[in-house]
Amino acid sequence: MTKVKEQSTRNQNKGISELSCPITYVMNKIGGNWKATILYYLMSGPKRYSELKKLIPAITEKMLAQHLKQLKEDNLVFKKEEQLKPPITIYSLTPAADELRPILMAMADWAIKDNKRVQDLMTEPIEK
Amino acid sequence: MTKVKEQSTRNQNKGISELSCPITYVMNKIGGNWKATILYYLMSGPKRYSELKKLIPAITEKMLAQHLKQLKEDNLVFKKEEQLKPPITIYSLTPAADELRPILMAMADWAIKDNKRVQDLMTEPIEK
DNA sequence: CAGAATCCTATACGATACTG
DNA sequence: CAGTATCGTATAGGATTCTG
Repeated sequence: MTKVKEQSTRNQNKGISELSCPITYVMNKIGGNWKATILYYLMSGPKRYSELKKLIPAITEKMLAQHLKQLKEDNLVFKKEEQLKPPITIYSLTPAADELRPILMAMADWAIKDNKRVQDLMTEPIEK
Repeated sequence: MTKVKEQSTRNQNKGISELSCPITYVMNKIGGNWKATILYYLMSGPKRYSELKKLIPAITEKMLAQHLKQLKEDNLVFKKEEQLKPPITIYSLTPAADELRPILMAMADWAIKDNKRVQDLMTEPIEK
């Protein structure tokens, strides 16, 4: 659960840019390799920890737990725990995250389109 | 201009997720602290290298140059060089990046809204 | 099941100096 | 002006083990 040196130049820059640039603000919240992905999968409905793990096989336990915690702190996911044996934990989107829904959808659409565009470029006939 | 070890688990995971998850695909293209920001500033029109540097004071030369290069390789920016003394370089958005415009705008809007929401939470009266 | 703790590596990023 | 090169540090992320 690595700690962060708040005084590092890197973090200072993050802070400064976040104040002056809304895009940076968003990136600080859903950037990284996993946070947006987690939210994306939660968009189809609340999920258990283990379900998320199954949906995103490439993620490690550490990253999943860590990012879920951060998303919770940023008011983007709710966490509901049933203290059973074995325990059950359900994660779901907050209203704030729900407003990201059209954005993430649009990003997904763009990805499909862009990927097709790249494929087309790569399979272009060599000869004129 | 640090090289990347293509075989690292981290990179493998990036690749795997990119294939199965459109969001990861987008994040690999505009993620990180600076790429989306650069695109955002280019949305208001073509800019010179030095103009971008001025618009994003917190970015270092290295990051700006490096990310511009990657954005170019990803077909998100055009680079037009005038071989003068001193040289002039103009960066502008490609059609692919232009399709990201509504998405980045929506992200910016969300940022403003979310930031306000967070501020409100923090200034909530302590007493019931 | 849902995670926390520990340890480790790769990479992202910053600072600075240099160049056509 | 528009970069590149080199070096150093901090963080992101992975592997593994442990626990209520």
